[in-house]
This record gives sequence, C-alpha cells and structure tokens, in this order.
Amino acid sequence: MHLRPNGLYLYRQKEKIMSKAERTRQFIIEASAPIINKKGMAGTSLTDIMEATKLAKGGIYGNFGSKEEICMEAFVYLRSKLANKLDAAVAKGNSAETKLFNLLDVYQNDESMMEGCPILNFGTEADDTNPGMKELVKKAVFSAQKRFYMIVEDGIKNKELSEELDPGQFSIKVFAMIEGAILCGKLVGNQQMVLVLDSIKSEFIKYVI
Amino acid sequence: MHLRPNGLYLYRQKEKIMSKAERTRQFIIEASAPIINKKGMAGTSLTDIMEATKLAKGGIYGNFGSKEEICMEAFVYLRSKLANKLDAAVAKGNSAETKLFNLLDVYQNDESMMEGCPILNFGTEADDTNPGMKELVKKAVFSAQKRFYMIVEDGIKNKELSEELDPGQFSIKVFAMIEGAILCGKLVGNQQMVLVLDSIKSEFIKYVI
DNA sequence: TTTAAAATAGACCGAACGGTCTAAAAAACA
DNA sequence: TGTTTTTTAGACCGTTCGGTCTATTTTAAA
Repeated sequence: MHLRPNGLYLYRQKEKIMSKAERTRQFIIEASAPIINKKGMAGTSLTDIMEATKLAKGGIYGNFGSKEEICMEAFVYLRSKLANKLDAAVAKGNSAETKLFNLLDVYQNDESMMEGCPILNFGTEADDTNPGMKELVKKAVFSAQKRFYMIVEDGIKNKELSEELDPGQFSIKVFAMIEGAILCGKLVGNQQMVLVLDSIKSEFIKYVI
Repeated sequence: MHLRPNGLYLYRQKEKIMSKAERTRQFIIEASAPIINKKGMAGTSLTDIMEATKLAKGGIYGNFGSKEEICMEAFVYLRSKLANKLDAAVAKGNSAETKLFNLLDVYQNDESMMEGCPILNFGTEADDTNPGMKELVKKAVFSAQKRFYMIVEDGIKNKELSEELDPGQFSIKVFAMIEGAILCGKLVGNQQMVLVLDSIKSEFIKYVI
C-alpha cells in the first residue's frame, strides 16, 4: 500500500498539527530524497518525483517553487535523518571509546548508509555547479566532523584519552577516511569500509588511558 | 586561439600517425573531459560539448555513437592523464619515503586535482546508475591503491620500512583518506587536504627504518 | 450541510534534450 | 591535378525537460 499525503494520517511536527500543505510538502521531500540521493540532482527528473509521490505536476509545484528547492530540502532531510541516528548512537555510549565505536557502527551497518552518504553524493555534484547547495553540504561536513571532535575533546577532559590525541586532526582525518571508504565501499565492495573502520578503531584505542 | 582538430597539427599515438578521425575523436575527448568531470555526466549536455569543441552535431556523432560513449572515454582519458602524473612522481623518488611523498605532493598541488578527482566525480555519479562506468572506476580505484601498495611492499623488501606496516591496509586506508580529503577540500577549503596529507606522512615515517 | 478557501490534476507551453540524416566540404589518394 | 572517400555542418526529428495555468476536487470553516 502506498502512503498518500492526504487521508487520516496525522503528521505532527514540534507538537503542532501540520496543515495539509505542510504534510504534502514533507511527504514529497521524503519520497523524493532517496531518488535524488541515488540518481543525483541533474539525473532526477520531475517525472521521477511524480512517480515516487503519485502526484501530478500541479501537486508538486503547488508546494515547491522549483526542482532545485526540492533538491535542497531533500538534502536537508537526509542529512538530519542521518545526523539524528549518529547522535543517538553517540548518546548511547558511556565512554569516549563506546561513543566512537557506536558512531562508527552506524557508518558500517546502517541501511541508510547503503543508499550512499548524502554529503558525498550532493557534495560532489554541487561543488562546482551549485553554490547554495555547496554551502549546505559544507555545514553538514562541519557538524559531522564536530561529532568526532567532541568525543575526543570530552574524552581528554574526562581523562579517558591521552592528551596526545589532537581532536581537530583526528576529526578531520577520520571523517575523510569514512567518506573515502563509503566511495570505495560502493565501488569495490564493503570489505574496504570494514577495513578502514577497523583501522580507525585500532588507532583510537592506542590513546585510551 | 582555439585549437581546431583539423589543420597542421600532427597528433601521434604509439608512434603511429593518427588519421583525421582519430585526431578529431581525441580532440573531442580532451575538450569534453574537463566539462564532464566538472558538471557530471547527466549535467553535461551535447550543447556543452558542441561549444567546447566548436563542432556541430554531425562532427560529434560522426565520431561517437552516443553521449555515453564520450563520457566513458572522457573518464578513461582523465584517469590515464592523472595516472601518468602520479606514476611519474613515484618514479622520481629513490626511496620508499621519497616515492610516497612525491606521490602525495601531486595530490596536494597538481592543478588537475583542483578540477576534482575523476574517481570521486564519476564514481559517485555512476555507482547507482551506470554499471559500465562503475566498472571502469572500480579498476581505477584498484590501480590507484596498488600504487601505494607497491611503494610499501618494495620498501619492506628493501629493508627501508618495518614489516609492521601492512601494505594492503595502508594502501586502502590512505586512498580512502585522500579521496575523502579531496571532497572536504573542495567543500570547506584546502587546509583539510593539507592536514590529511601531513598526517599520512607523519604516520608513514614511524615505519621508516 | 452549506460555503469559502486551499490544494491538486493534467492539459499545455516553449526550450532543450539526445540523436539522425543529407548535402556540402575537406581530406586522401591517384 | 582530378577523383574518390571521409568527415562535418546544420536542418530536422520525436521526446522529455522544467515550469505554468485553470478547472476541478478536496479540505476546512461556519
């Protein structure tokens, strides 16, 4: 059964009942996002979006001004969905080590990672062609790196980690490795991702006190 | 002045004089490749290619069967051009350390890297949509990793490097870091690339005997 | 249940898409 | 040089593109 945006479903956002338009807008974003993530912005047509939503042109353009706007919102949606998962994984840990390992496990195992990282997909397409999108992705990179940074910084403060471990360097290096590993994993096979994550772990534990 | 494919230029390939058609074909590839690398395969139109080559449709389709074919050849061209530079950099080194450092310097400084790594650009676009292209990029990943592998393997054989350094792990890890750093570098600034390359170097020298 | 407002379907638009084809031009051969 | 073969220009093709607009339907308010 296909979920239509209308009907009896009560979508809620921030404890406020969403209007029909808000619901439909959200529905379009959620239905389109995986397609845009997979096929790219240029590679996704309005027909693709119409098929995914079972909506006609009017239904789409009544809620969005352009395809570009849908792409932007799709990225914001995918990024925040992933960010929530990653934050939740970190929150479950009760030490720097468990926090980091939980975080890495999401990168390794989460199904939404299989569809490809939105930072990688949107970033490579936008960097030379779409300044607005590029800015969104840039912010996403910073906040992804900050997640690693905070784990290390807090770990040092709590005397769990050696001060030799530089949070700035570690966070940038690890994030680059993971993004690269996502690319390699999709191209040549997931073992490369596993290997990379394992080597991050084994380097990290050297600094655990 | 714009270089036309016809005229007096003598293009040579493998010591054999190229026919007019071969020359034009090569010219189209070389003129299109940077555009496709930048705008993507889906994002590059035939009009773009016509403008870049100053050729009409007939001139293009007399030499290629489809846009797809141009994209494939563009990737092969970009990849081999980059591979030659990287191989040359390695060849200039006379120790494992200088070989690796020369190689990394190309990733950091070469102008063609500024346009974006073709493995990253074509890889992210092709992985979900274009199996033939994906296969080409996959091979490129393997051979890029092999370059790192050989440096380490030879270094160990020559007693320049500790046997503790695992060539397989190192090559995959380093390649992932670099690809991730190219992405981050283009999105947030080149310092991230510099930082990543520096940390590769400082890890590597730990294993130099 | 009636009525006013909001949202959607789908015909329609011009432009751009990838690709074909033929006549003209250029190159290669003699 | 003259002749044949190859190559290219560009008009043309149907399709699809992103986007608009109005008539109709659906929703919400009264």
